[in-house]
Amino acid sequence: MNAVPRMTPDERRAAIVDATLVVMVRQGIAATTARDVATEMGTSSGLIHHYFASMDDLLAEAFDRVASDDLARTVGALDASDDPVQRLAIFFAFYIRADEDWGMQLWLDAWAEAARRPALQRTSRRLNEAWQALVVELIRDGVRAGVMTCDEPDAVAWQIISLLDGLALQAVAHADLVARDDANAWARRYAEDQLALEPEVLRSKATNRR
Amino acid sequence: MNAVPRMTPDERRAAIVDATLVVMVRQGIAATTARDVATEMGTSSGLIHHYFASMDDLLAEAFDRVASDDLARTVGALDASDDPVQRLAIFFAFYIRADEDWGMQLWLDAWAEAARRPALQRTSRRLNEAWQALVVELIRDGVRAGVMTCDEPDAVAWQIISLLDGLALQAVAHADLVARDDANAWARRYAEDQLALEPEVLRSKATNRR
DNA sequence: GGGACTGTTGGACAAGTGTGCAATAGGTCT
DNA sequence: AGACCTATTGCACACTTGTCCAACAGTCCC
Repeated sequence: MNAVPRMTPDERRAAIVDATLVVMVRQGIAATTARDVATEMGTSSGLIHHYFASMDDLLAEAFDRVASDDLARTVGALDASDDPVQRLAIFFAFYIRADEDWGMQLWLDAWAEAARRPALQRTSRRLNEAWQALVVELIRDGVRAGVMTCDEPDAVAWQIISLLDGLALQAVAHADLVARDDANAWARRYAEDQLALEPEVLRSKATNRR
Repeated sequence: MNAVPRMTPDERRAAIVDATLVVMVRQGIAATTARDVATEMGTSSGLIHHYFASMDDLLAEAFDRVASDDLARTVGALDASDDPVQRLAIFFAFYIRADEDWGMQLWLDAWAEAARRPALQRTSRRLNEAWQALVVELIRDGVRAGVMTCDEPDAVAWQIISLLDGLALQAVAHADLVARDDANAWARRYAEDQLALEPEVLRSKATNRR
């Protein structure tokens, strides 16, 4: 009845994932339904299942997209510098973003849902590993350049990521029980300690533009 | 029809909370329904709402109970020693427990659900604060006794808690992406660093009995 | 004993869920 | 032009959810 634009399969798949993201951010991963996604997109709900075998798959793919984009954006920003220390500073500037509470909330949802949704677990696991691998790489570069000291890049990377996640978690789930600025400062200081950097160098090198 | 034991209101409330915990551990907080709780308890579902105004209240109270018990058990175990350093070691031995994956999974659920369930958010916030306050107290005792050094007990306590949570999160949500033993060792080493303790003292003082 | 209180039942209710499918309509190819 | 493909619709299906409520039954008091 209504004139609804017909899309190519690729476009439609992307449109569905886009709409799913909007709903996921608004209602949370667990409360995202096929009908909500269809309404958001302005189409019928049957269309969703024409492209995705199950809700699990759709949710995993949508989360994959948003988290992968985040990672890619961070990696892209790192290109702005060749100095290993500054690159690490850029990483910190991108990890906890005050304007992206919903990003951390999605991660909370994903971690909790992982136990019950296999597809989502694989995705969040893979992306967490990728973030940690990125930090490992940053550390190795610094060590190779002689501006950082670290015997166990792998372990230290997990500690940096986990400290950031643990602190951000309190800021998001409990509405600033921990202040975002404190969380950032503490995590940076921890990295400076562990990598034998000068105090505050990660703060001063953060350009913090956006 | 069946002979179902009639309980006093207090007993019944406790029985409902007990059954809710069993279901919550098995299915997750978000997927816990009134009917499941009733079936678990062997009664009708109407009974649940005779005692709890809403599912939100019930879930919050059940989570409150399990998390409060955990905290109380840890506080109880701390009584075993007067030595501040050993008391801190006992704290670490109780925080990440290999045999209690479900405990951390409940915390994951709670943090994620907090955004959508006000009662649950209040509870998890209060308990997170209590855990942090416990660590603050342990640090203050150690500083007062002259066996620890710390300028900002409040900040360091949040960092210890968050590092533990962030690492445990990976171990639970992603099936040992981070090994539990590593998580424990790293968090202990971090505390030893921050509090100017001797390396490995927190490990050697952990009696680890149960 | 009889009455009153209330813990408990079992199902009604409307709203919501994921999934599947025949029918329709827009676009492309020959 | 007609034939064909398939993106899209709109709804049916069976099931689950939280909430509510009239009726039933165990227990205690008078």
